[in-house]
Amino acid sequence: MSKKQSILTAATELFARQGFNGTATSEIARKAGVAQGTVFHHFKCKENLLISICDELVTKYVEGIKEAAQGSGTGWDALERVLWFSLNFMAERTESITVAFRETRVLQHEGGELHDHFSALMSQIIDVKRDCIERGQADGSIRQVDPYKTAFLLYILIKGIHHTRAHGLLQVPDLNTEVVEFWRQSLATGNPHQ
Amino acid sequence: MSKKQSILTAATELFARQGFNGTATSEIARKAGVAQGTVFHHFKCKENLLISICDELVTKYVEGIKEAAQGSGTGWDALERVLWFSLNFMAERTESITVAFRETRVLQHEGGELHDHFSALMSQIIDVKRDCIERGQADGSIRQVDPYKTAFLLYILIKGIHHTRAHGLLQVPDLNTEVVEFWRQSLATGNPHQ
DNA sequence: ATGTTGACTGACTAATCAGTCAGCCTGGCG
DNA sequence: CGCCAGGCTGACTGATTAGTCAGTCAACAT
Repeated sequence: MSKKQSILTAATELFARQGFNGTATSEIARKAGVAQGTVFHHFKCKENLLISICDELVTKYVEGIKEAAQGSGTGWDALERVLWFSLNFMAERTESITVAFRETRVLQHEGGELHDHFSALMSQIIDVKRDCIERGQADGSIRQVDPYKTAFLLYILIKGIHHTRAHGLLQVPDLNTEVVEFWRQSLATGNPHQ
Repeated sequence: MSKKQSILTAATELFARQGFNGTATSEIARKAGVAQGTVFHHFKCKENLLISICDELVTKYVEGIKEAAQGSGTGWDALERVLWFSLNFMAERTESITVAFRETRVLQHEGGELHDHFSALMSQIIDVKRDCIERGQADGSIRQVDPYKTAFLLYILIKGIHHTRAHGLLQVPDLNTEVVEFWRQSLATGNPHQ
């Protein structure tokens, strides 16, 4: 693993546990096994380290759900694949997700450019889910609900699970199958046109 | 408003916008219109300020849903009241909720005692919702779902809405009626025993 | 009058932080 | 071999921080 990568890994873990402002760059360096200066050799400033973590995460997630949505079958089938991908992604990338969701305010004040970049990426998440719903409504596999608001609720429920787990004050049971079944009951017709 | 209260108000607003570690006590004092020392006169340390904010919030919320759950009618009626109370509470107390959800890690390392205190309060939230569901299953107004996991999903969806709003990268539409309707469709039978 | 209390003040301090910089080390090239 | 580029180092700095403390002041009691 390159030094740059071990800095990213150490930073992700520390930011997740202690927060961005609660983590000293010297601590990141120590954990990564490099000198203080090396951190600033690879990242112009501490903030850029955070941006790197968030960017990599969101980009990978958007790619993943796009791929899951593109496969064959009905709109509901596609949506179910997106759901499962999201649930698995959440389990694998807990730390980065915690960081990306918690530290957004750092990404806000950056003259708007950075905010627009991430805003556009996040909108794609909603768009992919809405497309699945509209496709499902066209092929008869999904009920006539508001596609936009439902896409939001899909995103929100996944996000809520992550936050409740990450919060640490409640022991959250496994809910993956329940979540998919909840959405199947709310959305799927069971009778697509052939 | 007492100086103590104006310190709490200022701290809540600043913690919500900049995070706990991103806010200096001198900044809180300035915003509250008091001297630096006054902050430490009323709160032994910065952390206690955070604990005060969280404690007041969670206690009020637990009281609120308990009251909402106690009223007359079917289990579903009670659950619907709890849902609406939660949605309104979330709208009114956005800042404190943002702080309480984001800064928990600060409450963790406190020798476990503090963790246990908040953990117990949070468990009550799940318990109240589960009681409504079980009451609804007894009177026939709610379907035979897993009460415990469903109570979690109820909590999680509400939490998810807050976080998505607070995240600031997506413009979230109003979803209150949609949320209640989704749960009605998933849970309510429409045919309670009389 | 004198004493006591406690909210309140703001200058102060020891510690910590992000970021800098002068220079070290290593591998490739002529 | 000498030379160079650039990844890498860690001591250093100026700024900021949480928390302290000696003391002011107004209210009230004796």
